[in-house]
Parts: sequence; C-alpha cells; structure tokens
Amino acid sequence: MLKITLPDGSVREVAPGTTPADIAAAIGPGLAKAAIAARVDGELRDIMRPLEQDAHLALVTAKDEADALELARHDFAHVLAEAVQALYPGTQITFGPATEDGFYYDFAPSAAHGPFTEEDLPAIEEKMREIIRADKPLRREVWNRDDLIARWQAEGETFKAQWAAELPQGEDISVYWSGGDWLDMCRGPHLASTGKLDPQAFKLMRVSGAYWRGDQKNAMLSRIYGTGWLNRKQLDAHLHRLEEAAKRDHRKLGAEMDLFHLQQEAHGSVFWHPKGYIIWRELEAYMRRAIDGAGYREVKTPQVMDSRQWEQSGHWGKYRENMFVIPDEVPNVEDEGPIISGDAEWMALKPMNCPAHVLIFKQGIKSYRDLPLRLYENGCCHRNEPHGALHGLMRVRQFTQDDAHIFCREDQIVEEVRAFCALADRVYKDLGFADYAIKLALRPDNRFGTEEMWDQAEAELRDAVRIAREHGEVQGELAELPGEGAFYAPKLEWHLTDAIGRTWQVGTIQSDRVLPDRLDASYVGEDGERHRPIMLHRAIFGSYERFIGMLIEHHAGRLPMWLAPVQAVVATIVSDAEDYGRIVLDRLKTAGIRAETDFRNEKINYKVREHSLAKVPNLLVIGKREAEEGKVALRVLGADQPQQIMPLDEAVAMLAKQALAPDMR
RNA sequence: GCUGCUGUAGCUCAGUGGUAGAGCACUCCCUUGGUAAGGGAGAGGCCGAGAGUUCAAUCCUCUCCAGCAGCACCA
Repeated sequence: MLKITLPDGSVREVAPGTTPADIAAAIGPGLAKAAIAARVDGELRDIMRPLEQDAHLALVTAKDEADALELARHDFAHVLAEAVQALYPGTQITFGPATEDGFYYDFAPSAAHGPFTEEDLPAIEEKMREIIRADKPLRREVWNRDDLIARWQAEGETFKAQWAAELPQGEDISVYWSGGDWLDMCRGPHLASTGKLDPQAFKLMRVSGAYWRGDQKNAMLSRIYGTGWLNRKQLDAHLHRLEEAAKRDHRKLGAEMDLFHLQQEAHGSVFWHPKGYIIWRELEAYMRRAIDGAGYREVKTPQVMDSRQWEQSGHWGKYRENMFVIPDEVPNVEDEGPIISGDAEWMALKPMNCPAHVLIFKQGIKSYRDLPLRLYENGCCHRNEPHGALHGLMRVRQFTQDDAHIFCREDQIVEEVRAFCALADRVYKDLGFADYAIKLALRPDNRFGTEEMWDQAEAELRDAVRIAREHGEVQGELAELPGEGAFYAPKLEWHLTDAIGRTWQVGTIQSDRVLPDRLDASYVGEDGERHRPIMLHRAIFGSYERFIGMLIEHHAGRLPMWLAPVQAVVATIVSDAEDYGRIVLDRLKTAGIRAETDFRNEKINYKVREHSLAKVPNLLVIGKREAEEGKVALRVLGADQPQQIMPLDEAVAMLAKQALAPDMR
C-alpha cells in the first residue's frame, strides 16, 4: 500500500496504481468533478496517471489558475495539432508549447498546401471545437524510444523522428493519445480529456514562419498562434486588453498627434515634426541638467570615420554587416550615380560612439588625477538593421543615444556604477517609472577575456548594486540573466514597467576592458607608469527615439504637461471673445507655456472634442462672460470636474507651475 | 534576412479586366453657438514602382520597394 499525504496533513493508504482522480472521487463528488490535475511531490501531473510510490498529493482545480491555464494552453496546442493533421493530411507536427497568453504549434506543411495562411484559421478553429466537444480522453503512455522513432518514421513524421532520435538512448518517452487515434510525443501533463477545455475560450490569432529549433540555418516551419483561456469571459477580457494596447500604439498616436512620421524613402529613420521634437528637446534639456549635475562633460564626435579606425576598434570585424559604409573619394557621377573605383578607401557612419570617445580620451596625456572622466554625448548613430526588425520608433536605423563613457581606474568602478544606479533611479522616478527592475546579464558563451576577468567584472556590478540598495538608490531585487551579456562585458540592464504592465529594457551600464586595450588608451598612474583605464558604457534612455515611443505608449499619448507639445489651447465660444483670447494667449506664452488659440468658426462642443482627442492637457474656454470678467473656464484633460472658472492670473500662475520639468519644481 | 499578409484621396477603408467611390479631415458659404461631431457646397487620386499577358490592367502573372504580424538578429 502507498501512503499518500494530502495538503491538510491527513494520510490515505491506497493500492499502487490508484490515480489522483480516484482519490478525488473518494474524497467527494464535488472535488472529483473539479479536479483537473495533481501535484505529486510538487510536480504537476495528469490526474489519471497512477501513483507509484508514497507521495504528497495536492489536487489541482480551476481555482489554481496558473496551473489550470498552463494545462489548458498546452492542451489547446495539441488539439490544434490534431485538427490541422485532420484537415491537412501530409502536414508534419513538430513542437507546440503554451505561451504567456496562449499557445502555438509549429508545423511542416505538406508541399501541396504550403505554409498556412490566415484564411485557413476559421476552418481549423471549427475542427478544434469539434475535437473538444467530442471529449476525447488524453491518455498517457510510455513508449520505448526506438519503437517511437520507428513509428514516426513510418508515418513520415521526420521532425518528430529526428527529435526522438536525439533523446538519450534507451530512454522511455511519454506520448499522449487523443481518443485512441492520434498521438503526439509529449512530456505532459495534460487534462484528462479534450472536453475539459472550453470550446469558446480560445482563438487562433495569426500565422507566421518560425525556424525549426529557433535556428536560422534550419528549415522554416509554419507556426499558428492562438490565445487560450479557461472560459469565454477571460478570452473576451484578453481580446479587450489587446484592443486597448493597440490604441496606445506610438505609431498610431504619433500620426494622430502629428509628432513624427516615417516614409519609404528613408525607412527606419524618423522625420520628427515640430510637435514631436518638443518632446525630444524637453528630454534632452532634462538629461543635460541631470548629467551636468552628475559630473559628466558633454562632447560631440564625428558621424563618419575611416574604416581603419573601425578595424582597430574591432567593429569592422564584428559589426561590419550592420554598418553603413561609404567610399572615401569624390564620386565620379554618371547618370546612374557614383562610380566607385576599385581601390576606394572606405569610411563608415558610426554605429556607436564609444571609439570616438576613446579618441577624445587619448588626446593629451591623462593622469590618474583626471579620472574618473565622464564623457557624455547625444550621439547620433546609424545601424543597418535587418529590415524585418524595424518597428516604428522602437527599432530604427538612425537613432540618438544618451550615451556616456566613464573612464576610470579599477578601484573606481564600483563607486561609478553605484553613482550611475542613483542617477538612473532619479531619472526614472522623475519620468514616472517608479516601477523598474535591474537585471545583470552574465557572460555569454561566445566571449573575450579570461574567466578571472569575468568573475571580477560580474562581482563588481553585483557589489555596486548591493551598495546602491543599501543607500536606497535602487529598488527591487537584482535578477540575473545567464548568457545575456555582451561579448566583452557583463551588463546591468534597467527594465521599466509601463502603465499596462509591459516591460521595456532602456538603461544599461557595462564595464569594458577590451576597447581601451584595442585603441591603446592609457593614463599615468601615481606610480608614474602607464595604465589601462576601464571604460564604463552607460545610457539611461537608451535611445531618444525608442524612449519617446515608450513614453507615448505608457501615457497613451496623454503626456505629462512638461512634455506635452501643446500645453494649453485657448478656445473661444463666440468671435467677440477673440480680442480677449489674444490677451490670454500672450499671458500664457509669457509665462513659458506652449499655447495655441482656436478661434475657428465652430461650436464649443466641437472644439472640446477635437482638443480632447488631440490630448491637449489644458483647454481654456472663453466666452462673453470670461472676457468681461477677466476669467477663464479651465478644462483639464482627464480631470473629474468638467471645468473651473478662475481669474486669468490665477490660471496662468497655476499652469506655469505645472508646466515645470520634474527636476525644476 | 526568412514565412505569411497588405499597399486605392491627408486618414480609415469599399470597389471593378473598359483609367474609381464612402466617411472623416481640408477650402468656401450659412450659422455666434456655453463644454466630446450644427447645416450646405466644393476641391482632392499616375489605385506603391517596373516588366509581362490582353484590343484594353488599379484588378491577372512576375520582379522590386515599403508597411504589418511573427521568426531570426539586436555591440
């Protein structure tokens, strides 16, 4: 007999081969119906999988939402695979896991059908519902590896056969049968039957290509994505969240608010409109105040440098395919453009600012007394990104970093990193991101330098964060990301959480011993000898483009007043108020507020609607009464009360105060 | 770069093998109206680019470019 301990501490004695479902049934019919899986000694398992030894058992029900969702999504993926094979014979199955909000399955489509398209989805969804409604039992079996390989080969499932063949020799493999006629190799666990799924709780969302095992060198499979939930209500809520997120899309808002545009002739580079560039200028001015106060010195470096310089820095070798390269000669222009002679020298647009900053460091002899030397640049960089990667402001080919390099001694690293933590903390909090996480990206497989160097570099970053935390200068726990570091250094990354819970990696700091060496940077130490400085690469916004894109999405376009392109609009109700309107505008502008007038021949309803949609934070409405009394009716975007009537002086003073950047208040 | 989809007026989209339509926006007229769309008229398009099929192409075929969703990439 087995001793099975339940969560309340009670122990039941059962025969070997008893399933968790049997135990649930013994406890009561309610539980038997509700139980969908089991945790056996903490491991999530099928409810029909027999118990084989003494164990702690907890029955899982739909109330254990994380487990229930995981199981349901995994099951949806299997149902999807079964449906596709039923509808499209010759399609091979490969791999299909649960994801954050659903599931996907990768198929190798038959040559006759080709990759799946969205037109295929309705039929597949219908077939899936059919399979769910048929309530097919999902039966677990353990197969001998070689038998399974043989079966896959016999069925023409070459991907599955290859996968099984790569599992260790002699290992038994679990498979799941659905209703007795369809099986997939799977670690499990699954629900007891397809009928445990809600046929109205999933939706196939899209198709895409995906490389077999995520490797570009492998075949491209056809992936079908779905979202899956426990019930219809959860699905609807999720679809609603997607709609809300789409409304925040910075590309959409950027066009609506006339902030910027992108066009084919300069794809991947941003045309900033006057209103959008206001945001940029405010952020830039803010950042200058921040770095000035933190002991940085601003520089500006060339956009184009000779290829020999990039060879020396190592970029030519490692980063060449992402660089824009141009011939260093006066082009011989014929009708079709420049003709480049075979022996042209090459130059390249900078993809990064670091080499140029080292070159500034190298001018003149630096003493240990000059360290730490912090060089900041609003550095405009060009990277020829893969075309499929370009995305609005988030991934562009020309961008400007709030980039700085701190040249320091070994013993200054921890203090410099700590000070950077404090600076980043202040900036993010000023910008309304109280919620952020710091992550430490550790040594990647492909890397420069010795193990000792990496041990030390990683330890320094950990220490700096620990000390900053002791000073209350960072928040949250330090998570570690193995293998995610740059090839030359580990890095700290700042991840901000936005208003709808998404995270954005923005800030970073990394210590670099490689580049100063390659470019032969040195300083004279107290001992009179030459030493290599350490170089700390760091950024807080990352890139202005991306950071602004994120701010737009975070605020859903309703930027805080100091960043709002138009901070106030003076809207008249009747044309008789226009003279007074000009006075109001003048007073606002004198107070440093970005204001406009709307004297158009439109009703006030129309004006209110239009400026609200344009996300103007303050609307100063004036009619006959206000003009006569020297007042304004102030309507604040998103405020509870519809409007406040107040004297003009008062309104201007109040708005001027609210328009200040957070560090100026 | 790879897979799929898309490209028609400033925007959102409809449409047809015989050179095009709607709503909003825009301009003008009427209206001076008190807090989320007052009424009327008008103007506006080389139907992404190139080649092909055809008597005829915005529509069919091919190539290219760009965008979108993923994948891969992200010093």
